[in-house]
Amino acid sequence: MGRILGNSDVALIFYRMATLSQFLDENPFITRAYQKAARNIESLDVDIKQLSGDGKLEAIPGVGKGIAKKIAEILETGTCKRYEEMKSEIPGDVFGLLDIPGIGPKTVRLVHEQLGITTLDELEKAAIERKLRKLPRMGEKSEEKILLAIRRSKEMDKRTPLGVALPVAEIVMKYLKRCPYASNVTATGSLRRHRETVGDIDFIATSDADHSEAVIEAFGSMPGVTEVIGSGATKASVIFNNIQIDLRIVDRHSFGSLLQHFTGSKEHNIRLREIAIRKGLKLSEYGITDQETGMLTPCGEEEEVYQRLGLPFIVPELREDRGEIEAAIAGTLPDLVTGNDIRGDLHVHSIWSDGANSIPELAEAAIGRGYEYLCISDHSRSRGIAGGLSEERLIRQINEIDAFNDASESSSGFRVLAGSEVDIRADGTLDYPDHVLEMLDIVIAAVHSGFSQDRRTMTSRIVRAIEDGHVDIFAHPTGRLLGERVGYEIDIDRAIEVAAETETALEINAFPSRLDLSDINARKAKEAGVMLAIGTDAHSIDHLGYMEFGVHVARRAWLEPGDVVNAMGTKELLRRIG
DNA sequence: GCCGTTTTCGGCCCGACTGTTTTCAGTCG
Repeated sequence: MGRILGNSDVALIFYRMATLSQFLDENPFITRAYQKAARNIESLDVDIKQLSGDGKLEAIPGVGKGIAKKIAEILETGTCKRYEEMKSEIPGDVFGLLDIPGIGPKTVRLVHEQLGITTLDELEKAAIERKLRKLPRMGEKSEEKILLAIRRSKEMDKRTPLGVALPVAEIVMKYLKRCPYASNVTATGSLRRHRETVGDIDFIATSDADHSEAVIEAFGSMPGVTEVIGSGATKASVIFNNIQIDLRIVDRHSFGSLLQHFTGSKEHNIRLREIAIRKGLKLSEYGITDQETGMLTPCGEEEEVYQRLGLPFIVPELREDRGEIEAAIAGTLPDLVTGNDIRGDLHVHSIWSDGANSIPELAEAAIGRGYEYLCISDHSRSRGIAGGLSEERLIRQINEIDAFNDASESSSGFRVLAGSEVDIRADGTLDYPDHVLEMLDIVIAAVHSGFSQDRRTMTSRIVRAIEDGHVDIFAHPTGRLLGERVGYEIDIDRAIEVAAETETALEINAFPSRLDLSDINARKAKEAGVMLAIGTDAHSIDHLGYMEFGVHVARRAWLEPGDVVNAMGTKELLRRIG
């Protein structure tokens, strides 16, 4: 590894050791111990390097003497002896094979031992040649299933961006709601938690026992379904629009339990079940069972699940086992920002550059959304391709905005703010001279060129721009596009540090293909004392609705209204960053 | 391998579906 080890690098080694221990047929609880340790290391809110020495590592839940020793070894050498031993026992790309849904560690181990298979291509070839069906506990169907799984994974993208999945979910939702025997149709899973990407879309519904199969049947024959992966009495999985959709049916008395169960995350639920066990209870998707009496009490409402475990309700966005359980126990859950707290949009393009609507049209739409302000932030002069504004045109635009505000001020408190999305040039200088920047209400700085710069160059370029003193908001800080590009090389921790020092806000760009900063980075920013600005990067009136995506990222980042720049009123906003 | 207001030993989250099986292993969520 050519760079400094972070928590996720250490966690990855334990995840892989967990996988390898399954191949080696170790006690399954050893596997689980590695997984648990990996999860907890991953969600640690301090750098694990700071915990090395005098027993502090063992304070991490799931980390005892053995794992603590391995962590120390990994931090020292980049790996540990046991991991290397395990790897040497199974050669080839076993991790690649395991990425195929439907193929698990036991199957990979079997084909490796019996047929010497170590790669996906070899496995596909063996299946085509009908060699797999001869293996123990395998047959014709298993072989077909494996072939299908390999083909499907080659066709399908790994995870679907939320912005793509939501409209698909809407279509399925409408269809299911028309089924006569289905009630309480609800999307759950990572979609309900508003993760930035989803692996599949999970629906639940209630139905009486006599008709659940009719609902399952209707689901499988929904128009647009290209494949039925599985179908039983109470659950089914299909492929629709190239996305896997799952449906699960229960009796309405268990609806709350089912909703809680399928909303996840898996890690969150494991923690809840551990709490249940300590209280002599057993938690499942059907309800809560008293272990002593064996009596099952179903939860009709989701809130009841938390209530009976002695916890306050935890909203779906927080259910990632990133400290929300501890906060719930301590009574310190955040009072999260909501869409109602948002007083304006801070990143909007008009027809002056590459947007589709005029400033009055955008203003009207913003007023319609109940906003108090809207910051017009067209591209700066270097963005020729996106209609970037020359100094002269920017000044004319500022004048138009002033005139618009003067004309409308008497009728409403609404105000258009004069901003600009100013390019940070390759050398870290800004795209307009100081006297022009000083005319603007809000300066948003962003990188749109020179993406291939190395980490050091890019980071110092950005630090120079932020330290310039004119920048109010640093937009889409990592430059990623979900499912398209990972973003430029940047030391985001350093950028957060400098933003904190200079009181510069970092953006949560709400455009669905960006969501940048991500939830994790936005939370880091908050913890460093940095404020976040949620901007839609709208290029048309319709895009103003993307604010919802940004708010959900903010909620996943544990942000409260006080952490969000555009939860402030106009005066406070301009005093603080204008 | 971890962990303890039942325990330093004997537990470790829970259940559905599938396929290959005459009672269960593997996988998934």
